Amino acid sequence: MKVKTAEIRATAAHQSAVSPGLRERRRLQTRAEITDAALRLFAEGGVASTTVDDIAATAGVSARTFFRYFATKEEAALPVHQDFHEAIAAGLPSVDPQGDVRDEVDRLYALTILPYTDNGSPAAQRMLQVSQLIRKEPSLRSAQVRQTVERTEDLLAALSAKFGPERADQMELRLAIDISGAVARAALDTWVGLLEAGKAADLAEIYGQARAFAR
Amino acid sequence: MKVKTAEIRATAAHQSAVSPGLRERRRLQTRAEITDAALRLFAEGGVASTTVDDIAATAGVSARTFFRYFATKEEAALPVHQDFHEAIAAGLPSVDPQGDVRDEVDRLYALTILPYTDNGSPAAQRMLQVSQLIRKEPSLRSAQVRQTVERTEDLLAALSAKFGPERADQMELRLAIDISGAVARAALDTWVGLLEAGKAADLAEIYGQARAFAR
DNA sequence: TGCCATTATGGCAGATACTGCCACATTGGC
DNA sequence: GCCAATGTGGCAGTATCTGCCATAATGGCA
Repeated sequence: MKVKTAEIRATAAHQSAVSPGLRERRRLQTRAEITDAALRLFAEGGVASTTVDDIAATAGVSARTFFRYFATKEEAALPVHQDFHEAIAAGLPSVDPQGDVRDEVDRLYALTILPYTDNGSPAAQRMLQVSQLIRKEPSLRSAQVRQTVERTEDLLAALSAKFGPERADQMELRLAIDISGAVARAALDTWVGLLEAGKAADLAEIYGQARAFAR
Repeated sequence: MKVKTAEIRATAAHQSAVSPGLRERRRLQTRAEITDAALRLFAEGGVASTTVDDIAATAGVSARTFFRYFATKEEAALPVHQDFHEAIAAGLPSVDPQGDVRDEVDRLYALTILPYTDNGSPAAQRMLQVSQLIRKEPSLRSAQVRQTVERTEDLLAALSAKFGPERADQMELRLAIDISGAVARAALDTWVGLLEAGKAADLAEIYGQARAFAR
């Protein structure tokens, strides 16, 4: 079994450009409430001993509804990373089809990370909170990587189309994506580690170091 | 829940250097039979519609016994990759603590891949078979990456100790490991893709290209 | 304003995944 | 040939995840 994603995507796709609408807004709110509940419970008692029923009850919905929003309990904690991947997709038009594959992918990721480098912003705060959890919970790290793997396929297809059939060496493209992803993850992880140790840490600077090292 | 690995590792650890012994041999054989069954059933009907009960029955063991060998049904198909990680660990002594971090990790992986570059060898055959499955089955790809993530922690610790506290920049070490892993995966994937398309393909050459690109 | 198609939710049944515990059999050293 | 260690099966129980149906809320349209 485990078809999952099919059921989930189906809903929010239609009226994206249109005004949010009450329904969509409530949906987003419910989703956010589930995530809040999941993050809180995970932080309190750990992922393993938190059940989907717990999360659903805390968020005020049924377990059945929970699974209409997230395929697994781990995913419920990771919408920030999902947002990140969506931001990457949104940045696709800025990719130069004539440019160097590796450079363009690298630039795409660097641009997308920008909003998270402002330590005070809500996005950065959320990312920090989730990344802290991920550091302590191997199951969350796995879930995050799993999500990344799935999104990579889409991104690969999109970029492949963008660069055109003859320029699109599948291996190089996949490698460029994987490396940029690894760089982002390593920088994030290091950033969180330093902050947890009470040291000052600038994500932009750390990310720059990671990028340089991967060259 | 999901402690898993604890129960599994516990057994085979003791008399590793000693003569195999009947028990150990039978254990390995049972393990191999489960893997054979899993690979066959996955290839025939896909991962999703194959249950653990199916695999266990085909292998001639109970479901309870299956879980004493593998934590999930996906893992049952991936012992080749587990072997690969063990080979990496076995190659650790050849790492030069004075050398460049990135170069040493790169060399370690390159050395470990060597046995798989002989298209005719059993190891290469097995790797090919499994990699074909992984290409078609996202769940297996996820499981493989998940395995990699878990092993990365051990490898990181070992290499960190090797290079010493002051030279061991955690971020650079993690990045070097992730990149080498990504290179290996991309090369393998490309290799299988070419072979499936009926074209001749030399893993050693492809791997060389991937390594060069990642530089 | 009121009607209706769409959509969100809950509940329930059921399949599957996974673990703890106990009983039994086999092995291999002494 | 005895005994401790080890491997296996079965069973109960919990947790995950999906399909299906009933019901309620929404929002466009007459």
